[in-house]
Amino acid sequence: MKPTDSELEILHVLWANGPATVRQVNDNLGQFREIGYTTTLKFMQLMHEKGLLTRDETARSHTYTAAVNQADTQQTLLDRFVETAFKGSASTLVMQALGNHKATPDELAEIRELLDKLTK
Amino acid sequence: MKPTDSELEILHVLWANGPATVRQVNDNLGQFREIGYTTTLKFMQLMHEKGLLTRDETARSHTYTAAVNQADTQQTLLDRFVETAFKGSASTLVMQALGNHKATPDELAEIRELLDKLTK
DNA sequence: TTGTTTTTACGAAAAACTTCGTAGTTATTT
DNA sequence: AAATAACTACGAAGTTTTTCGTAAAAACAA
Repeated sequence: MKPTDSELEILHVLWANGPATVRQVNDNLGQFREIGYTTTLKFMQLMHEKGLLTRDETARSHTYTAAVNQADTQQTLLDRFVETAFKGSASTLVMQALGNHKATPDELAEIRELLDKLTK
Repeated sequence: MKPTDSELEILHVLWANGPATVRQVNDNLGQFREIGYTTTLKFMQLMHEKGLLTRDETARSHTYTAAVNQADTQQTLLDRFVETAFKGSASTLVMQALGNHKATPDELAEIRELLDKLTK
């Protein structure tokens, strides 16, 4: 279960908005970048074959649903990324992420809370 | 400046050990996985062309050096990754990373320190 | 009912990435 | 000196990922 970048784009749309047709997903993606309808269609068909999406074919325009959980998927990707980009050092990654991506005070507080839990 | 996974493998060797020949890098990689000498050679030649590595050709066996900084490169990769996998939410990534990759108490303390600095 | 739009399925080209074989050259060993 | 080993350069094949065009079927509009 290692979705490619394009597959992730689509998963994000479905995770955020729930089940959708190819048309809906394509319209959504189209807001951010140039992408042909059949390109989106093909991706979603492939993702269906791979088991990344399920689909309801009762209507002529099929409705697709994410078949993989967002948190789990992100965790898998993160594991791989920590390995390839940070040689397994998660704490280095965390510090880089904290250092250069501004988080809101709320988020920082939440992270601190988690940190407390881990430390105790 | 977007090294591929294979290129990253090589950069990690050079970052960790300093300048090296193809033979040295290949021996290093060979410890972890099956990889032909000319495969490593080709990668390093391509990376040289791309400007990822510099090389000293005075000796017959060329010595290659990483031409890109480790922290900068990781930051770039991280930015891209936060975008594609976490839709820009660095704090979600940080929490997932903290949650599932055990960090040592020392590392957690270091992270807390950084957090303090960011919060003040 | 005839033409237009919408949608799926299929195939395949294009691009990016990985991997290695071969040829030629230079060094080393016997 | 001849054989062997080490290296570079080059080309190309194999994979994976991205992107569409076209055809056929179904729905809709005139």
